[in-house]
Parts: sequence; structure tokens; C-alpha cells
Amino acid sequence: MKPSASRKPRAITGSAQTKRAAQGADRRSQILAAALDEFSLHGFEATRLDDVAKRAHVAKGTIYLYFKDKESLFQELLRAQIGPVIGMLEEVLAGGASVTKPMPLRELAYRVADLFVEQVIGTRRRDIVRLILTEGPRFPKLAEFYYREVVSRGLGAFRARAKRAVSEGELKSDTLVRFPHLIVAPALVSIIWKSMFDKFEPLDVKALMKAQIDILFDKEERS
Amino acid sequence: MKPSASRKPRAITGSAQTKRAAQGADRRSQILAAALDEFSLHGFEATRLDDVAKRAHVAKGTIYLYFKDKESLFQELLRAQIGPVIGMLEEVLAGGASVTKPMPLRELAYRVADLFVEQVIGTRRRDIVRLILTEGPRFPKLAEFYYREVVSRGLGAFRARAKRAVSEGELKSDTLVRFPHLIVAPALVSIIWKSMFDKFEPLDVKALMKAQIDILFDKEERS
Amino acid sequence: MKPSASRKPRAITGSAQTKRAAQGADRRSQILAAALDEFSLHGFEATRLDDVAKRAHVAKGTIYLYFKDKESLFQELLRAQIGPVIGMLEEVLAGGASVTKPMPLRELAYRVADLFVEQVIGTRRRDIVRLILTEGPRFPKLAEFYYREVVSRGLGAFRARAKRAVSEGELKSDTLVRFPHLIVAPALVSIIWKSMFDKFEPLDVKALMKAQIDILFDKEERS
Amino acid sequence: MKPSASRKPRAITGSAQTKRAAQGADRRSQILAAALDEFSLHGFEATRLDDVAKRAHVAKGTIYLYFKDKESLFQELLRAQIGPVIGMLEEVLAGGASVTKPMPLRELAYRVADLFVEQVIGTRRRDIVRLILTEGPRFPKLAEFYYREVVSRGLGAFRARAKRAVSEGELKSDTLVRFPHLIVAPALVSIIWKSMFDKFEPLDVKALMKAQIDILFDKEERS
DNA sequence: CATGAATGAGAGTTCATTCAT
DNA sequence: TATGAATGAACTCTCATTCAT
Repeated sequence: MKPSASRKPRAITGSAQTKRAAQGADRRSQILAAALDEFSLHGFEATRLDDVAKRAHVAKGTIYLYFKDKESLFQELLRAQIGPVIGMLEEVLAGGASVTKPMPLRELAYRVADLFVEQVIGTRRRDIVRLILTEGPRFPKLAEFYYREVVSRGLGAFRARAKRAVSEGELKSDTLVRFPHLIVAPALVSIIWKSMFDKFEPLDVKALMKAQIDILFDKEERS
Repeated sequence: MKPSASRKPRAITGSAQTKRAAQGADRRSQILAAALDEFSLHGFEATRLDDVAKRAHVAKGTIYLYFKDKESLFQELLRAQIGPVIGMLEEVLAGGASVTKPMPLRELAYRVADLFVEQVIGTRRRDIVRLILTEGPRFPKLAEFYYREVVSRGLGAFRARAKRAVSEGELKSDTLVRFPHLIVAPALVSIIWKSMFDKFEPLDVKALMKAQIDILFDKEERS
Repeated sequence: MKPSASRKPRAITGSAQTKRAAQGADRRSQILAAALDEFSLHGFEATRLDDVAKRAHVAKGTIYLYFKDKESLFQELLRAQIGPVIGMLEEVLAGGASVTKPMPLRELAYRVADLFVEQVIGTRRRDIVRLILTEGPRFPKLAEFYYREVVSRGLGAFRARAKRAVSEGELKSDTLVRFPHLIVAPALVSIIWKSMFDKFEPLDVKALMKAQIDILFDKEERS
Repeated sequence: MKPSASRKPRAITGSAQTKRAAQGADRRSQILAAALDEFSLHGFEATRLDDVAKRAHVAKGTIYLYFKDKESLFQELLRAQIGPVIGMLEEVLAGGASVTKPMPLRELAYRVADLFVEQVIGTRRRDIVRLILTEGPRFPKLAEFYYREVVSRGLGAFRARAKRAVSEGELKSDTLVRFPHLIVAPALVSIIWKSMFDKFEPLDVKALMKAQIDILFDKEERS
């Protein structure tokens, strides 16, 4: 029996009860972690709950104690992961916007790019984003949720900030006001490139992001 | 006759002969068209051949007269559609490169953008590209083929052209030499936006493409 | 088109009409021959009419011009092949029985054995017999037909002849009267051995048959 | 509950617990038994797993919990049944060979014949043997396994024993040394006869076996 | 809470049979 | 007569979901 096998013997103080409680509390996250692995690897349809269970060291039926069905597991997984992203996003944008003398937009852009490179591209979150991109069209609810909670907010905040930069002369054109998407474009390219072509031709994501920002801000530098 | 019974009644002018001929001649394309619809809607795994058959007004078994299996159908569909794209691509790039006094790179970029907007974004090909992006990671062969035939060639040609533009002073920085990806980035964003968020907030793809090009070429205009 | 491809150009005298007629007349036997090949190789269920057609250089539909369905083809094939066997059988038995001073039973047995070795074991007919043995239980009609036309007749004739041999002192015991099967037993063993174990350990069928006869007739010789 | 709903109501004494235990414990053998029935009736190809499942009072999918696929089910069925036969065989042969003053070969032959009549001809094992005979040619692995484990061993042991019988004068000729097959021949005939012709003309297998042995040992008796 | 054996609908695939040509 | 594209029922195998334990 795998599940029990994974319960390593603990110190004597860890009673069976404690063990139970600790595990019970964590079952959900074990399952979510395993689900992320499997969904990332195979996508929604091709993922077998059997494999998720195995990876989570849990019986198949256990999944149904925590999630209504496969789709719920999937959606809750993505929502759970989007949360922190929203948090990060708001934090950064707030940092750049709320003070009277805010940091320059360009500086802000660099920070967002760094954040993206460090917190997304190099991590499991990259897979999350890719899952949203690949499965989104098939889960309208998800796409809507994602648009409402992340996309529209993020672009909105950036747009507002860009507007101010224009009026204050930091930006000479209103391109970024009209198309804040341009700041995201290289990020998207990076995610897709990483998962499809990186083995043929590695991509320096950080440099790519910097290049786009520098271009957007009318000046060129080497990284 | 069962088969015909299940087909909708045609106009009286469509004789049995005509019907046969018409059908026999391009069952294959009927099936490919239906497959494109279904695969676009549901992705590879979630697509049922039953539905493809129904949509193509064909029996399930008929599919197997033209394609070895589901995967073959999928791959041949994509390859068949990639072909023309490669052709178009080469034509445009050739047109911009082979003459002694070639067209300016910026001009070339506009043309590629136009091509993209007209031949891809507004057509079924958009779904093809999206399928490649979303299913690519699960079909390594496909990703490799796509990299070899489209991506590396396209980027390579563009890179070469950009190098020349730099040496001739048309481009002031070598950013585009290092990251020709930037010319593609807004196209990618467009494809993904169209299929996920366009109903919430329509995107003017043409303007987006133009904006990026203008930025890349150091000058801003209104569309 | 395969069928026509297989029609080698003939001398000028062979008009299309002649060709047609000749082929038409033979289609049936072409199909039967091909069917024998395929059924022998794969058994009834596992044989595909497609392969039969291909082997016969005939379109699939053509088979249905000559045979009602797969089962008919199978049954008619076997019946067609049993015919000659019955003929041979009757001839030999008649030769041994009808004259006033008939040939000794042992002599007769040798002849039957030779016939078997030459006409069955070494030929396609071996496969026919094996097909009857292997598919018989699933085609009661066939088993019955085979019993009535071949088995009961053959054993009956042999039994009658053996009875006479006993009364005339040629045979000392009535074993062969009670169990004429014993004369057939080594033949059966041979057929099965040939198709299953011969590649591991070849069997000298002729010698085996002779050994059994010699034993049955109370005397032993080397072959 | 669907699953249990589809099972026939049992006697009141059969508690749910009992049911589960009984079923859980030997689902495998239920399936094997059902498989034997169906394969015997229709052969490998023509057998539908649906029918096996129905006969085993089990859902179709359950079969796949215990067997990889149809072929595995088939092979494991046969191997499982061959095991005991090998055991019996070795026992008998050992009993006849290992002592200083062994039992006469003829006696041994009688015993083997009895064993065959009681343990094979009158039981399900007869069908097993028939399956091996009929499907063997299409499952080379099976034929090889059967040859190696049963046929070559059985014939080898018998041959060795016969050689000794010759040197000790029990047998006057070396026929059985050269063709131990002859001792098996009537058994084969019996199996085939039983499954094809017994309803037209019953065969006294025991007497047939005895007759052949008596003939082989040069002396005739009535059964 | 947790299990995992059991379920059965549903998917891809095959192939005997038909029929317009 | 002959063709072979087309059909669709039937098959094997998978896997999300349930539930007795």
C-alpha cells in the first residue's frame, strides 16, 4: 500500500492522531501539487486521475473527497495558482503608483520583467500560464475568470500608469496607453518558446524582455 | 441506400452522379475541414472522431480510408496548412531580399504584418497556429517539424535581412538581429487574445502590429 | 487498379472479349485459391476478405458475386476440397474390396498411407484438413457434412474390409473392426505435428504411418 | 448503485460482506472459468470479452484489472491449465522410472491412459488441449511453450523408458523408441472425435486407448 | 477519512457488406 | 460483370466515477 508507505515513522511525540491531522490537512495540497505536475505534462484531457493519485501517494477515491470531479480539480488548481500572481501584481503596481513621487515607469517595467523571469519563467508557474493558454479556450469560465481577475486588472493598471507617464513627459507617445499588451508580448513568446523550441535554440528570456522595454522606452542598451 | 439517406436532401439538380463525383473527389478535404473545426474547438485529445465524421457528413469508418489514425489526421491537417504559410513566407522574404536595391526592412515588416492579418488572423489558419501552440508540447515531432520548417527559417531570414539593415544604417541598433522574435511577439499575443479575450475586449490586431513595428523602427504614427 | 494491372498483355489473338470470358470463368477458382491461402494462415475469424481479394487480384465486391458471404466462401471452399478426397478414398477402397480375390488389407493400408502422405501431408490439402479440425466445432453443419460424407463412409468401408480380413484369418484380432480409428490416428498426429512442432523436431510421417500399420498387423520391420 | 443492481439477487443468507469477500477473493478465477467456456466455444478470435464478462458476472472493465488484454487472458488461461498437466505427467513418469525394479512399461501406459481419460477427456481440460491444438499455429509462442514444457518432456521421458524396456526384453521392437507419438495418437483422435463427431457416433475412449496399448505390446484383450 | 476494486459509458479502430458507377 | 469507396455495427480497451469496506 503506497500511501502508508509514504508515512515515514516520526518521533514518538507524533501520535497517530497528530499524524492523521497533519496529513489530513495536507491531502488537498498534495493532490493539487500532483495535479499540477500531471496537467502540465499532458493537458486536461490526457491527464489520468490515476496518475495524479499515484503521484500524490493517495488513493484514487481520495481525490473525490476534496474535489467534485476532474474539472473542479483542474479549475481549482488554476485559481489557486492565480491568486499569488494577482497579489504580486497588485503589490508591484501599487508600489509604482500610490506614492506622490512614484518610481519611473521604465523602472517599474524592469521590475515587472524581473519578477516575471524569476517568479514565472523559471518556475512551475510557467506551466500554469501555459495551461491557461492551452486549455483556456475550452473552459470559457476559466478564460472569463482569468480575464476579469488578471488580464483586465493588470492591463488596466498599467494603462493608467502609462497615461500618467505620457502626461508627465516620461513617454513621448501614447502607444503603450493604447497597447499595454506590448509589454506582455515578449513574456508570452518566452513561455511558448521555452516549452516548444528551447531544446533546439535556447532563448535568453531576460535579455529579450529588456530589449523590448528598451525599445518601448526609445533607447537601446546591451544587457 | 443508407449513406445517402443520412445526408440532407440536395437540390434536384444534384444528380446522383454529380453527388458521387463531388463527394468522391474531395472526401479528404471534407474530412480535413471538419477535423479543423473540431480540433480547433476541443483540441486533439477531446476531439471525437465521431463528431468529425458527423460534421463531414461521412461515416466514421470513412475517415480511416484517408487517414491512418486520429494522430495522422491531426498531423496531416497541420502540415497541409503549414505548407502555404511557408510558401507565402518565402515569397515575401525573397521579395525583400534578392534585389540589389531591396525594399526597406520597415516596408517589409509592414507587408509581413499585413499578410499575417489577412491570411492568418482573420482566417481558419489562426486556429491552426493556435493548435500548433497548444498541442505542440505534446507532439514533439510536430514541434520539431514546425521549428525546422517555419520558425528557424522565418527567424533566420528575418535576422539576415536585419543585419543588412543595420550595416546600411536603416536600423540603428542590432536589437532585431538578436531578437527577431520581437517582430512575432504581437502576432502571438493577437492569436491568443482573439481566441480567449476578444469577446470581453476586442483587439485591433492591425494597429497592434503597426504599433510594434513603428516602435521597433524608432518612429511613431497613428494608424 | 490492380486487377487490370495483373492482366499481362497477351498475343494479339487474345481479344478483350476472350480475356474477359477466360477470367470470368476463373474468377471463382481464383477466389477459392486465395481463400484457401488466407484461411489456412489465419483461420476463419481472423481472415480478412480484403486480403483474400488482394491475393486473388480481384475487387472486394467481386467476392460477393460468387459467394453469399464470408461463411459461404469458407464452407464452399472446404466442400470443394473434400470432394476429390472422397473420390480418392472411394477409388482406393473399391480397388481393395470389389474383386473376388482382393488385395490384402495390409497392402491396402500401405496404399492409403502412401496416398495420405503424397496427396495430403505434403500439399495444401493438409491445411484443409487442419481447417476442418480447427474450425469444425464452430461450424456444426460442416462437421456434420464432413462426418456423413467422409468420416462415416471411410471408417465404414474400412471396417467392412477389416471384418472380412478377420474372417479370412488375415487379421487375428478384431481390434481394427472395433476401432478403425487407429488407422487414422497417426495421420492426425502428423497433421498437427507438422503445423505446430515440426520446426522444433521434424517428423518422418511416412515412417510413422508405416510403423503403426506394421504394429497393427503384428509384424515389425525397419523402413 | 449500478454495479450491484446488475447482479442477480442472492439468497438472503448471502450478506453483502460475504458477497464481497467471495467475489473479491477470486474474481480472477471467475473470469478464467468464463474465459475457458467462451474460448472453448468460439476460439480466440471469435470470443467477445463482453460475453466473458457477462458469463463471469463481472463488468467488462473488470477483466482488465486482472489481465493485460485479451491475448494475456488467453495465454494465462492455457498456461494455468497446463501446469497441473505437467505435474501429473512428471509424477507418473517418475513413478514408473525411478525405482530399481520399476513397473512394467505396459502397466505404466495403462496408467497414463487412465489418467488421460479421467483427467483430460472427461473434463474441461479437454477443451484446453483442443484450444492449444486449434489456436497453437496462430500463437507461435504458445506452441513453443507447449512443445518445450509438455511435448518434448513427455515424449522424451517415455522414449527413455521405452529404450530400457527394449533392452530388458519387455518390448521386442524399437518402434516405440522411434515413435513415442504412437502412444499419444489415440488420445488426439479422441479429443477431436469428442468435440466433432461424438454426437453422431459416440466413441469409447478408454477402450480405444487400451486397444492401442495392447496392440503396441503385441497382445490383444477385450476391455 | 481513506481506500481501491469495480463499474460501464464511451473512445478509436476494424472489417463484412453494400451499391452507385 | 466488376469495382472499390463508403458504411456502420461491433469490437477491444480506457478511465472518470462510485461505494462497500
